[in-house]
Amino acid sequence: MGSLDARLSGIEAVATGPYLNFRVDRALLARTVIEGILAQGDAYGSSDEGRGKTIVVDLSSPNIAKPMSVGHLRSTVIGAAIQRLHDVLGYETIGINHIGDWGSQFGKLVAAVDRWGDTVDLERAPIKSLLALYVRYHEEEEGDPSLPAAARAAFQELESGEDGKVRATWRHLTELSMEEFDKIYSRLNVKFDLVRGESYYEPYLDETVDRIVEAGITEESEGALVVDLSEFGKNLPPCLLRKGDGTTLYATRDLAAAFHRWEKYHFHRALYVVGSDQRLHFKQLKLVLRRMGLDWEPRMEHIDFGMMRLPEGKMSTRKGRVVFLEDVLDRAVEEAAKIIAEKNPGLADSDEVARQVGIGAVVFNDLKRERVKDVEFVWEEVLSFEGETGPYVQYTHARLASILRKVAAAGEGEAEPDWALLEDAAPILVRLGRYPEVLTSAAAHAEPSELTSYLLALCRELNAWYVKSRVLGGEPALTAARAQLVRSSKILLHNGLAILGLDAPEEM
RNA sequence: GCACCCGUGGCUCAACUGGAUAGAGCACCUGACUACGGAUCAGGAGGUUACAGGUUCGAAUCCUGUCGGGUGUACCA
Repeated sequence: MGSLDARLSGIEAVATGPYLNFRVDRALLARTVIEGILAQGDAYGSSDEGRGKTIVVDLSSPNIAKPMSVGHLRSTVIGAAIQRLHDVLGYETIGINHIGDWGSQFGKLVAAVDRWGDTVDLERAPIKSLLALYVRYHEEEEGDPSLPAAARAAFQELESGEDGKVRATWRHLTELSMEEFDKIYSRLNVKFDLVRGESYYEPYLDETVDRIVEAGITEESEGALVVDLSEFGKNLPPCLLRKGDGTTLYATRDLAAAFHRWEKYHFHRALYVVGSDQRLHFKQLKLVLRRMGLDWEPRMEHIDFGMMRLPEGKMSTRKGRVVFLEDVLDRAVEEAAKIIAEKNPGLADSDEVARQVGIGAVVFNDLKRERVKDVEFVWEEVLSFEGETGPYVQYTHARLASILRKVAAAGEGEAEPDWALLEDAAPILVRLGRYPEVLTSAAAHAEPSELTSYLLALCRELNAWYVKSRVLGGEPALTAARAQLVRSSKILLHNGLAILGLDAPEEM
C-alpha cells in the first residue's frame, strides 16, 4: 500500500469533456522508469505470469525434399519470436519443428528417384536434385499411368513399416534435406527444442484411429474412414482419417501428434504457426477433438499468417517458381557488407556485423506487419535498410552505444542525475514504461508485429531526441540524467531485438 | 457456387480493440552549426479509411448489402 501511494503521489487526474486525462510528474516518471530498467537490466519486461504453464509452439515445419523458400521463413521467424515472447514472460516453452517427412508425396519421390535418380547429383546438390525430380514426376505423371501406380505402391510399403529399399531411400532423402535445413536455421539463429517428423507418429497412427472410432464419431464414406462435421456448418467437409487404400492422411498424423503433445505436456496453449491456407485443416482438427468431448480443444490455436506471394503470382514448388531463402540471406548480407564498406570502412568485425545486419533486415521485414496480411515478395523491400527496418533499429542501438562510449571516455555522466531535466524526453519515458505491457499483449495475441511497431516508434523518438538533446558537455546533473536515459533505452532495444531474433551490434 | 481472410495518401503499413485534428516509412520536393556516426534528423506536398446504408453522444474499427483481391472447398501436405 505504501509503495502504491508513493507511485500515485505524482499523478493527478483531470476530467476534460468525455475524457479523463492524467497528469504525471515528469521527474517522478523519469526516475521510476529509468531506475527500474537499470535495476532489472536484461530482465526488464520479464514477468512470472507464465509460471507453471507450458506453451507448445509448432513452427517452421518444412517439407523434406523441398527447398526452404521465403514462405517457410514466415513460420520460422514468427514462431521463434512468439516462443521467445513467452520465454520472457516465464512460460515453459517447447518449440517443435514438425518436419513434413511423411505422406504420399514420398511415394512419388521414391518412384522418381528409382527411375531417374542417376540423372542428377543427389549427394552434391540434394535439394536442387530432388526438386528437379519432383517437377519431372508431375510433368510425366499424366502420360504414364505406371508412375502414379509405382508411387502409390511405394508409399504403401513405407507405411506398412517394412524396412526395405523404399525405407532406405526415404531415410537417405530425409538426412540430405535436414543437413540443408540446419544450415539455414543456424544462420537465422533459430533452435528447436524438438525436431520431429510426422513419421515419428507412425507407430501411433493405428491407436489414434482406434481412439477416434471408439469415441463413436466415425463413419465409412465412399470407402474412406471419416468424421462427419456437418453439424458445425452446412458445407464443412468431413475430416478424413483413412483413405480408401487404408493409408493415413495429414489430419490423422496431426491428430496423433496432438494427443501425444497433450499427454506429454498438458499445455496451457498449443500454437500452430502455419499459413492461413491451412485454416480449414485446423478447424477440422479442432472440431474432431470437440466431437470427442475433449475439454482441452480450445487450447489448440492455429496461429495463421498471410501468404508470401511473388509479383508474378503464387509461389509453386512444382512449377519451380520460388525464391530460395538461401539466396535472400546471401544477398542481404552482401548488401549490408557493401554499405559498411561505404559508410564505415574501418569497422572491426565487419563480416560479422554484415551478417547481423543483413539477416536482421530479412527477419525484421517478415515480422513488421500484422501476421494475417499477405506479403508480396519484393527484393527491393527486403534489401532495404532505411526507414522502418531492422537495420534502423540496430542503427539506433549502435548510436546509443556510441554516445555511451563517448560519455565514458570523457569521464562524464557520473553525477547525481536531475530527473526534472528530462522534460524533452517525456514521450520516450512513457514509451519505455509501457514495454512490459507490450510484451504481454504481443504474447497473448501471438503477434510479434506489436513489438516491432513499438520498437520502431521508440527509435523514431530516440533519434529525434538525441539530435537535439546533446548528452555530452552539459551541466553534470543534466548529462547524468540523459546518459541514464540513453543507457536504459539501449538495454531495452537490445532486449527487444533479441526477442525478435536480431542481434544488436555496438557499431555498424 | 459456398466459407473464411483482407481492402486506410502513388506504394508498404499503424491507429492502444468504439474515443480527441486518422499516424509512420518508401518514393517526390526543400533544408540540417565543418556532424556526441547523415543506415539519421527538420520541414513540405499527398486522405470522403473501396462503395451504400445502419447502430450511438461518437465508427477506419461493430451490423447488413455491394464491389475488388487472396485462400480454401473429402481420399495432397
